[in-house]
Amino acid sequence: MLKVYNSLTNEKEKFEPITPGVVNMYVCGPTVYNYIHIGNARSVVAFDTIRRYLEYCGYQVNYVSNFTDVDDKMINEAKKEGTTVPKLADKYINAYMEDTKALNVKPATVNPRATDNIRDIIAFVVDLIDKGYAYNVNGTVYYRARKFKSYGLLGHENIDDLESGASEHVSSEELAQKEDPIDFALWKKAKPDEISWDSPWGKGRPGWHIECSVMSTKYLGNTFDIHGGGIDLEFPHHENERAQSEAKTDQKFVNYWLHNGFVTVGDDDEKMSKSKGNFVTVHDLLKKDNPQALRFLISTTQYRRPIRFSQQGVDEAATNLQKIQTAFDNLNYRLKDAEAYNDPKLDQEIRQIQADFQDAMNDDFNVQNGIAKVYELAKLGNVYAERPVVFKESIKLLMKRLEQLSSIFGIKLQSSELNDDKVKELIQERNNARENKQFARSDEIRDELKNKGIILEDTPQGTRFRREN
RNA sequence: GGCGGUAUAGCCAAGUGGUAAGGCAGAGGUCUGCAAAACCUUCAUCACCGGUUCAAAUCCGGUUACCGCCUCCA
Repeated sequence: MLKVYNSLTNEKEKFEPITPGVVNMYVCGPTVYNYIHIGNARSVVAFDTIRRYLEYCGYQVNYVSNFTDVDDKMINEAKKEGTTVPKLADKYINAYMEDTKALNVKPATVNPRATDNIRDIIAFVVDLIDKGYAYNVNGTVYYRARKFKSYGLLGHENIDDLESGASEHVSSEELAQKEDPIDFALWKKAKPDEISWDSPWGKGRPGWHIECSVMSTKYLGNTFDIHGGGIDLEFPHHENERAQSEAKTDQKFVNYWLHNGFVTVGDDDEKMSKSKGNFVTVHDLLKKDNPQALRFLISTTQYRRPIRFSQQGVDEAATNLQKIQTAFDNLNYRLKDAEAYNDPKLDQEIRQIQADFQDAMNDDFNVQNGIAKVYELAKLGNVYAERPVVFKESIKLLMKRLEQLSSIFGIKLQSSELNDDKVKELIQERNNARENKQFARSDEIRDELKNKGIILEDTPQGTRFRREN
């Protein structure tokens, strides 16, 4: 039985989707004014991993993740880069697609863009005004937060504390317009020369939170199962989405709120963020680090825990990943001399490990305990691959499980066997030399191949070779 | 100031009452012509103080440190 930690209640709850067998989930995507950094990637990968586990469990997952492609930051950055907002958006959406593909993130079912949904956004705001939840002041429309009775519930704050906080940060100009400092903009009046759309309130553009309310309910229905995003979005972004959506539909917006923890930097675990300037973009990281290692590092950390980002961490992830891949290779090598049939005792051990794996993952996606089971499977495989007599069907089962469980973490295991006649000839020559105890020659051949990135390993069944990663 | 989180070996990290999973690094060993890969063995009393209990990393009270949200942020 799967349990997930719901940020709304701060408790682990039994997961039951609205429609049996189907999970509708929405994950907040980026504002596309820059390359994504490793902290943004963490969120994407964490929810991709959750999605993959849900699919492993047999659910059909409808996965919606947006692009916020118009707001103040977009406008400023477009100005800075001397381009237009739509062109800026295209540039960074393409970069996002490339970066997340490298991290083996499955494509979303839909990636809606805010600017493709302006009509729906306007209609949504009109509804909120009609219901008395919003008001227009000189072309800017605000949401009347206090009217939404449970405002503050998701952020676990009481409304008066929020108010005292808000009044310190809101500009005097805004304060004069708003009925209440905690009210937030649904629609912003455009300044001259800013990108804008026609609306009942004049030329303007959507506020920050409204696009997510509109697009999530549009694609997933008024009530859907999972809403995800970084913990920093819990308040105000998700609270505002909740307020807007439930005010409009009179229905519960989301059943399970899932929030991922931060990527931190340095000895004092400071949050990585664009505003602090302490970030590393995925775009840059991919130039030097193995994408699979980055993926592995992120997906084997439980989504709510912080990740302290360091080169040492990436290197260690690469080592651990290699360990799993090597076990897969070692098994693969024995397929050629394996006898038919299977080993019932081994099959039973494999089944037990898989059951333990599921128990771990069912506890709010406890990937740390989950990956420990994958290591156990790898060890089982390594021990088995050294037996004098092995059975083909059991080896295949072990390989299949390794592949399947690794794929939940976004890791592709594949045979690194080479089919190179030149290499095979050299190996034959080396083995002849070894038989004649001409070790100088045999070591020379091994070194030669190593320089070409090919590793030789002698086993009782023959010489195993693979490409160095 | 309000609210929330974290503190376990050199590093990452599991573990919510019964005497510390797993991984990396390190040490020793087996295998090997030598390697490599693999396997085996070895490596902590859980920030601090006090309390409850036959028994606490785990519960209660307090202290300290760091992080986050409350304003853009995954």
